[in-house]
This record gives sequence, structure tokens and C-alpha cells, in this order.
Amino acid sequence: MARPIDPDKHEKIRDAAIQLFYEQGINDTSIQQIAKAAGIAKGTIYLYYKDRESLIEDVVGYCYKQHLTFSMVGVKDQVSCCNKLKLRVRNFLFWTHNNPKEAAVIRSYYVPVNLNETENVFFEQSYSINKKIIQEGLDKGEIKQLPIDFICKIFFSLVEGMSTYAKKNPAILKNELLLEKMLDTLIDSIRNK
Amino acid sequence: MARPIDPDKHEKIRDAAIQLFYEQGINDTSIQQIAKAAGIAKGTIYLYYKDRESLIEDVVGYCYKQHLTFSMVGVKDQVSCCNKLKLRVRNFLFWTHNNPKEAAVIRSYYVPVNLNETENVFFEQSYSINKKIIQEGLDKGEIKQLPIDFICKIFFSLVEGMSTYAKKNPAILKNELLLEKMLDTLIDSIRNK
Amino acid sequence: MARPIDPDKHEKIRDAAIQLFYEQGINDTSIQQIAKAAGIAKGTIYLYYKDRESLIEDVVGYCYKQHLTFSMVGVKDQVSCCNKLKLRVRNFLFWTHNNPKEAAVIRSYYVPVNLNETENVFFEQSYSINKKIIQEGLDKGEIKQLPIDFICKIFFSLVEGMSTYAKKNPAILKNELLLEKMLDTLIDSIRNK
Amino acid sequence: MARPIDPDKHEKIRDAAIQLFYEQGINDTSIQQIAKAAGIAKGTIYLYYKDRESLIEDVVGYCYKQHLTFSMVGVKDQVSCCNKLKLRVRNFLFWTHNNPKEAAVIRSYYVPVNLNETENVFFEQSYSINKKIIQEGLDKGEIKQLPIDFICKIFFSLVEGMSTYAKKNPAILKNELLLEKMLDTLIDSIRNK
DNA sequence: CATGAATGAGGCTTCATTCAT
DNA sequence: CATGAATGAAGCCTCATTCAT
Repeated sequence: MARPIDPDKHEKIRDAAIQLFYEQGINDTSIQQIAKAAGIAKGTIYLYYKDRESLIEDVVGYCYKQHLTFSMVGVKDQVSCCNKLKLRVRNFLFWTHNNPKEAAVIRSYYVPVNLNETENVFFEQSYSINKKIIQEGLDKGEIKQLPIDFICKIFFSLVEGMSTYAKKNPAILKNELLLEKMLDTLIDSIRNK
Repeated sequence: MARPIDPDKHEKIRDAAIQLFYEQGINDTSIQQIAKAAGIAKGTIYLYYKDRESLIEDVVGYCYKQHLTFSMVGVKDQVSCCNKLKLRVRNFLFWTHNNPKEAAVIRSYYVPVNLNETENVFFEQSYSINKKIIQEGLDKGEIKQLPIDFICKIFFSLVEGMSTYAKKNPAILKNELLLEKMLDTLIDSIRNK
Repeated sequence: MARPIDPDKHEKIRDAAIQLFYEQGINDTSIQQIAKAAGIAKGTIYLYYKDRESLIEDVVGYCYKQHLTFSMVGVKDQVSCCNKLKLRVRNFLFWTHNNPKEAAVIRSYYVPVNLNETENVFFEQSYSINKKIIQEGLDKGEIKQLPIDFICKIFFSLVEGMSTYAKKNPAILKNELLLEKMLDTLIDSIRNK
Repeated sequence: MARPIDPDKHEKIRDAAIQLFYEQGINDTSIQQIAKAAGIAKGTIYLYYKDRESLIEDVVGYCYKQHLTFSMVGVKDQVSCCNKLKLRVRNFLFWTHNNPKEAAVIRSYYVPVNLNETENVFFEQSYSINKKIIQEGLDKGEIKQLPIDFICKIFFSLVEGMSTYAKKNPAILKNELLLEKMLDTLIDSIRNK
């Protein structure tokens, strides 16, 4: 953002953007629409953001930060690395379920970024958290002896897949037994046995 | 496509589109740019395509068909379902490596489609091929007894992750031993043990 | 027309144009559509016409000639000028009724021409025929002593109005008694009493 | 109109449109041309109008309203229906003379509308005013006992014809004696004698 | 600070006309 | 002669961004 003049207004813009990005996708949302939904003038947005691109980055970043924070809840209390990862997945599933809009924004931004080799600051953070845990797991022999980046990617993808599944089958989140079994399946993919 | 008037020109358009979609993404590529890159006039594009949308569909469909075809090579000769799946992943990895642009086009189209629940004819095909093999594996007890759609999503994601990894680490495709180990890891995630 | 190569083809083009002009208006009909409806290639039209404008002129002229011819049927046998005019109106009404497409083409061309002061060869012809008869009527004292162009315009308009009415109330053409009364009303407007 | 943001600018757009419609016809006038003539940017037009169609409707409506208003001046003070009609014609003639551009716009819009049977809100208004007066005249025996719609059409046409004549012979408007005689001729066409 | 009217580049699409086959 | 693919000017409209109020 350019100058954080009025935090309330800033938040209103962000909320409006999230809602619209969720409903229509980032590409099909105009600045005008965001302004209208936020109840402010089009020009005002440019007091908070240099241009369209930086608004998008801020909004995505905002969503990502929530995701990052929530995914960490309780993780430090876990001793085993696999359990840490499992808890992160679980956290992510519930966060996604409870924050479908923010989750959609992240996803919709993720791919174009991923397509080009563009290193993206957001995803790097999440990735590096996983990487650290996985490295620890590798060191402790908890995790399969394979290239760490391979493990990381695999793990990341599994979370993606699981989350996509949960989106279509939200009941799974209420079925603790089955959910646990699924999470175990995920983790077993990379666990050293 | 509207009418396949001049196959050569049609191909030129498609190639230009694939190249640009790869470089800039579908959304940021204009008809004008495609025409210029194809060395033809803007209006000519409309002899081959009704509108922008149908061009995109054709180009993506074209890429997808290649992917589908190539992914199936040799699969029928495999007896075990897990080996069928493994071969499909392997095929996909090599195809992606040798056709990075086509692969990128598919990916870049995949996301918006996946975000909305839109059923898409392309991805449905690929998904249903996997599903059939997985169903067979479930019946034969080769694959973990979990909801089939869960297995499918997980598998799909693993392929994604593996492919992303291979893109950044293409050397892996030359290291047959390591590659095989990785593929086994993938399949083990869903194999019934 | 440029070179009247094949009269059959020429006619096909004209018929197609008339039909389309009638259905969609001149402005909304493309050369492509005419070619397709005529069952020939777009380029062929340009063997018969220099450009769009000359095609339109030819088609309108063709329709107008029919109108001119038909409007004269039996007129020479009339002695009184008023009866000559009356017969011309009657002829026009029936011609319009039996050739709605050609009539529509004429009408749709008439106005833009009339708006600008453009002297138009077609309408001039029709106008001058009326004018000659009216001049004769003035000389004989059959028609009101008013500026001849005024009489001409008035008469022309009356025909227009009557024809518009007949289009919406075609039954009038079957009711000889009422029709005659109406025609008399028209002529009485300019008849010297 | 979309939103009457700046009345001055709105008026500039309208004036420019009227001028160009007058010079070139509605169909041959582009938004770009109007913008240029109005001294504003292309996009600005779309602040005042949703699209081309609504601009045309507004401009034509604007012209028509003037015509409607002016045609009614003094009409209510007339006792006889024929005089009411006569005054309406007279008003129309002078309005057309003093507002040739607005008059041309109306005419140029009138035709396509009239060709198709499309009921048009503007012309309906004018038509129904005449119809009401004529109905009254029929009831009072002032007007010939003929189908009312016939009378209406005839009258409408006469006005058209007279107006066309006056356009080419504006001097007539200064010659009160002759003008009156002509108007009488018009009205006599439908007057019950 | 906030506004929102104004801008104009740029995107999509149509279509009259040309010309190589 | 006939064809119809190719052209590109031109039209409509959107929208990120600016700037005077």
C-alpha cells in the first residue's frame, strides 16, 4: 500500500476485493467494482495502492498471512515432525473450510505465479516452513531419504489434493475417524518406514 | 475451430497462441498479438475461430489431446493397476518435459476451471481414466480402501507435485534409479499394503 | 452493374438482396449474406457491381422500375386527370400489396434520400409523371390553383399515407366500395370544386 | 441517459449528435465522431449513455419532445377540431423551419421504425394526440365519416408532404395568405362538407 | 484526504473489398 | 469467370489511471 491513511477504509477495500475475487475471479474484477463494493470512490483506492497489481498483491498477501498463522496453531507443541505436518494439513483444511473466500483468493493467485518460475514471497514462506520441518524429519530419520525438494513438493501437492477433496466433501471434516485415516495416508507417503 | 480452411495457417495460429499463452498467460494475450505472432492479419483469426473463447478452447483442447494420448502409451500392457498409474505419471513427466509450452497452457487453463466447480470436458476425461484404473485397483485390493474420489484427488495432486518438481529438476528424468524410487513413493501413498 | 455477365446470376443476386433488405433492412445486410443467399461466392458479386453502393442502387432501381411500370397500367386510357391520378394510386396500392418486399425496399431507400436534398433519379421519375398529369389538370382547371409543387408533394404524401394504411388494413383492398370512397377523398383534396 | 452528471457536457454531446445525425444520418455517425465533435473523449460518452442505442434514443427523444411541445402551442384555445389540427400543422411547419436539424433527426429515426411495424413510443404520442382530436371531430361531425385510422394516416401524410414542400420553399411561411390557403386545402381533405 | 468525471489506450469483432488461384 | 481466404480499417465498448475540485 502507498500510505495507510485510514485503516478502516483499507480494510473495507480488502474485504470488498476478497468478496469479488471470490465471486468472479481476480481477472474479472475491476477497480470500479471494488470501490463500489467498498463504498468509496474509485480514486480513493489509489491513495492506498499504487496500482491494480499492488492491490492484488496486498489482498493475496493478507489472505496468505491468515492462512500462515492459522496453519501454525498448535504445531510447536507436536514432538514428531510427521505430526507437525499432519497438524498443519488439518489446520489448513479447517481454515479453508471456514474461510472459503480467502482460500479461493490464494488458490486463484497461486497458479499463474506457479506457472512462470516467478519466485513468490508468499508461497516461499509457507514452503520454507514445511521445508524446515521436513528437514528436521529427514535428519531424525522420520522421513524418507529422498531429495528434500521432492518431498516438499509432494507434500504440498497432497495438501492441495486433500483440500480440493474436502471442498467437495465437507462432511469429511466432521468424521474424525475417516479424516484421521486420510491424514495418515497423506503422511505415510513421505514417512520413513 | 470454425472451419479448417488452411491447415497450415490454422497450425500457425495455434502455435503462436501456445507460445504466447506460455509466455504471458492466456488472460494477458490478445488476439492482435496472436495474429502478429502468426504473421497474419487480425481478421484472419476469425476465419478459423468464431471468437476469442473458441480459440482458447481449441488451443487448450489441442494441448490436452496430446497429453491424453501420450499419457496412455504402454499403459494397457501393464497388468497391475499401480503399474498402470505409475506409467501414466512417468509418461506425463516426460511429455511435460518435452512439451513445456503445451503443458503450461493446460495448467494455466486448469486453474480457473478448477476454482469454480465448472465441470470441464478436458479434465474430466483425464480424471475418469485415472478413476477407472483406481476403481479396478480398489476392486482387486491393490489400492487402499478409502473413498475413491479421495484417492483420485490425492493421486492427481501427486502427479502435479511430481511434475512441478521435475520441471525445476529436469535431471531427475535422466536418473532412472532415483526416478523409479520417486514414482514408487508416489504410488505407495495409495497402495494397499 | 459492372458487366452483365450472366443474367441468371445477376437475378439471383438481386432476389437475394431484395429478400434480405426486406427482412433485415438495407443497413443490416452484408454482402456476405447476399452472396450466401444467392448461392454464389462473395467475390462474384463484385463482378456484377463495383461496390456495395451500386448494388443497392441497382436493387432499388429494379424495384422502382417495377413500381413505375405497374403504376402506369391503364392510366393512359383515362381521360380526366383526376382519374389518371386515382388509378395510379390504386395501382400502387395493389402493387404494394402483391409485392411487399419490393415495396419495402423502395420505402427503406426513400427516406435517407429524401432527408438530404439529394436529387434521386428514381423518385424524380415518379414525381415527374405525377407532375405532368397534375400540370395538365391545372391547365384544364380540374385541379386547385395552387403551386404545382405543393400539389405534387401533397399528392405524393397522400399516396404514402394511404399505402401505409392499406398495409395494416389489407382488407380494404377487397372492399371496392370503401376503397373507392377513400380514393375519392384523396383526390378531392386537390380537385378544383 | 445513464446519469446526468454534467448537464453542460450532456448538452454538448447531444448537440454534436444532432448536428452529425443531420449531416450524415444516424447510421453513418460513429460514437468517435460524436465525441470529437463534442470536444470530449470517446470514453466520456459512456458516462452519459450505456451504449450507442441509448444515446440515439435519448437524442431522438429530446428532439421529439421539442416537437411535441411546440406543436401544441395554442391548440387548446381552438374550438373547432379542424382548427386544432390546422394549428398543429402550422406549428409543426414553423418548428421544422426553425429547427431543421432536430426535425431531420426525427425523420431519419422515423423511417426504420415505420418500416418494421415496431410500435414506437415517440411517434405513438404524436399519433395519439392527433387521433384524439380527430375522434372528437368525427363525433362532432366535423370530419368525414371514414375509418379513423385512415383519417389519421392521411392527415399525418399531409403534414409530411406539406413540411417537405415548405423545406424547399421556405418563402411560403412568410406568405400568410398562401400559407393559409394551403392549410385549408390540407384540412379540407378530411373535413366533412 | 476524498471524489468521480474524464481520459484514451487497447481489446474484441465485423465487413467491404481485393486478389491469387 | 468464379472463388473465398485474407486483409485491415473502423466501430463499439471497458477500464486502469489521473487530476481538478
